[in-house]
Amino acid sequence: MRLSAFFLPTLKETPTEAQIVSHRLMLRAGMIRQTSAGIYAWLPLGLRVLKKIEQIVREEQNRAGAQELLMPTIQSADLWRESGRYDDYGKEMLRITDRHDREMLFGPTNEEMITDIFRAFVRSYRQLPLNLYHIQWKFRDEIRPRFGVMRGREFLMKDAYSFDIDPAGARRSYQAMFLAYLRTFARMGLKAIPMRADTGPIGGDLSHEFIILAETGESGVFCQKEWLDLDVLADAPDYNEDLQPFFDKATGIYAATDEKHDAATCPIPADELVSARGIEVGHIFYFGTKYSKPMNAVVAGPNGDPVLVEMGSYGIGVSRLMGAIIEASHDDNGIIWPDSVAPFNVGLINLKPGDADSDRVSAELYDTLQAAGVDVLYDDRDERPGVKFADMDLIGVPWQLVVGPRGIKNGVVELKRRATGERVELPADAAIAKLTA
RNA sequence: CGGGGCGUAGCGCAGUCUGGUAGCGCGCCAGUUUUGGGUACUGGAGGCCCCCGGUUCGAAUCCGGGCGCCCCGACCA
Repeated sequence: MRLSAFFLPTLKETPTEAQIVSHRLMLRAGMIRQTSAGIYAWLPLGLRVLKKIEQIVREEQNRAGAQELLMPTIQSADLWRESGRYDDYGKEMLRITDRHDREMLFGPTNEEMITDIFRAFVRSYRQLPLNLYHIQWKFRDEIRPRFGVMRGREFLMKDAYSFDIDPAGARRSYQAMFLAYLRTFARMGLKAIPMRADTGPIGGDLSHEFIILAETGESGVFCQKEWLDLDVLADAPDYNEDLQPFFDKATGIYAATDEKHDAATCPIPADELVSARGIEVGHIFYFGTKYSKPMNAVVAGPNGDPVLVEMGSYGIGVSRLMGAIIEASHDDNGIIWPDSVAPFNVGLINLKPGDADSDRVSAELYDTLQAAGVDVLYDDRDERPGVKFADMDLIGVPWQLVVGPRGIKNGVVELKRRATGERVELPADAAIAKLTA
């Protein structure tokens, strides 16, 4: 992509409404535009990152055996009356009436709808286990939306729903998602700590929140110091192995949100405990027959008798993750994207457009890298070098490749790593080799 | 939902108290200059001063009502 043609409305000044760094940087980097309280339009740069995050989530869900489908954003109130949640959910649910005065709602979650789909088609325990997920926009009419996409009213969520014939199977499904979540967040360069959590309105008896430690986090959390530099995935099992030992080990290291934590009964001595703030990026639940029972989701068991299915649900805040990643990875100059979610792999800076050599070398690098499958943002604008460096730092592209007359004269270009600031001068061929390795 | 605050050019703001030509910085456009970390100069474009009503010769400014947004607290991916 040539920057001269890319819609990238960066801001020099920070809009006053943005209080936390991820919100400020997303606005300044031209990634989002607020359209109402807690509702955002995703501009091209922001959408690129959102898609990258979404794709990692998708790959790890698929790897864990879940299958993607897509349910609508608008649901019928009748389904929610079946589960009893239409009245329970309260004002957070956006209720809508259509032209025939039918009661509809913009879905805040999809347990009812997926259960309805399940019961319509699944008849036998032999079709289980089953895990279905989608990545879809949700709406929760938050009392006070804030922090940009971290607490929006409309947000993109991956929600998965597992169906099993018995509690043992359901626990295995839960453990598979538990592992998938750890893998997912690790791929984004995040350390997410699973913490015992309240089940809230979703209900159930087993639940973990996955929390990124960050000063601006909304949740108070406590965890054993061991978590801080632990690579929990170091000996992670395959999905076809018994997941119980891994699960036991990971959940054996103490971590709890302040709702669950009680200093009086905490088994960990105070000097081994870390008190911190965190951002919740995922939440998983095992809730048994909470929905299958009122909605009569049954299958034939091995002996032919109907059995209520055991269910769990598993959510990842996809749009929130973008804010969380920025909170975890930025500096005074802007965002530092992990390679896995970066909107572009390489920012190519032509220091002197109009200079024949600079234009030629830049164009060659651009074409070669693109042909090798590297996503390049080519800054060919007629701007001062300082503007280009500042913009490229701001939007956080992992590698900057700098081409200018001075370097060309010496047969070199400059390669800069955004994360470390480390710069090396090297021949163009060597730069290409390094970036396509 | 309680408390606080804001709405004036794309962004950041001044002007409102004390009514009288709508301003500043950045950005944008044109030109000149400059060229290795947000350059300088000259010229220019851009405004339902949130909306409706009232007071007044005259309202961004005063009064009434509404809408929107932000911040702080109790709830949530």
